[in-house]
Amino acid sequence: MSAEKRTPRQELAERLRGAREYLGLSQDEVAVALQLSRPSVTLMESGGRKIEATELDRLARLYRVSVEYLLSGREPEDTEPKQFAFLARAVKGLSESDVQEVARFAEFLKKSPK
Amino acid sequence: MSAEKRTPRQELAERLRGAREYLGLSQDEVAVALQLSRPSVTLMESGGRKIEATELDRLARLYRVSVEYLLSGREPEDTEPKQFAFLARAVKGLSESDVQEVARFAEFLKKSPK
DNA sequence: CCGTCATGGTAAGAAAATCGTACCATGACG
DNA sequence: CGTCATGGTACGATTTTCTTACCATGACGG
Repeated sequence: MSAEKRTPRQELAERLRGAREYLGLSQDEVAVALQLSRPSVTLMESGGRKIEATELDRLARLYRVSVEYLLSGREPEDTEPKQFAFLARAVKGLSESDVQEVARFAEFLKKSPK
Repeated sequence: MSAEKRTPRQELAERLRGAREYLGLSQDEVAVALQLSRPSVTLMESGGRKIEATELDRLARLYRVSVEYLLSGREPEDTEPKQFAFLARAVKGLSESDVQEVARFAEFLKKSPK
């Protein structure tokens, strides 16, 4: 069957390559942006070279993805509802019971006919 | 004045030390957990050694913080209040205007006397 | 005070990883 | 075909990390 067990480093490498190709960047452009040699970028995307924490951070910014995504493959549930950030600010500082009340209000809206 | 300009690596190192000490773990325990030598942990927490991406991931799990926090010092607005996940589910599927209404309701609660 | 243990800092040679500079393969395009 | 862009790879030089020590400090009990 399929399902080779790739190491975390290999999975990270694949996501790095995918993110770069999605943006249409060349390995050379990434190398210049991060001040690396191009072969280093090649190796990063094939799992043949370690990736330092600060490099990972800069790559995530360059590719406009989260570090969490590059490491785990999952976005941290943040990009989906964009306006949710606004709601998060709105409930910031509220007590736990108040947040629950806000949630109940949301449920109420969901159940009520439009 | 104060405000020494620390490098990103140094800031990461300080947060790693802080997170470990907050949990009351010894450098040796961390070294065993990540299968590293103890001097390596010492160097990681003093900025004297690079930290690989996968190591950063494992450290974040061990310390129960997000990778984003270790890198930037800020939580990605997601892990902080745990009940946000519940609120996110509650507003999922609501129309944009309804989410705004929920947010206004939250603001109302914030402004109203307890 | 003394001994001991836990913890963390550091040094030096050995080992490993990365870098720089090549050279090569492929594909698009004229 | 010639050329250009892109990406893969090899290998010696360089840099970094690891291993194994040894040392300093502080807590604690005798």
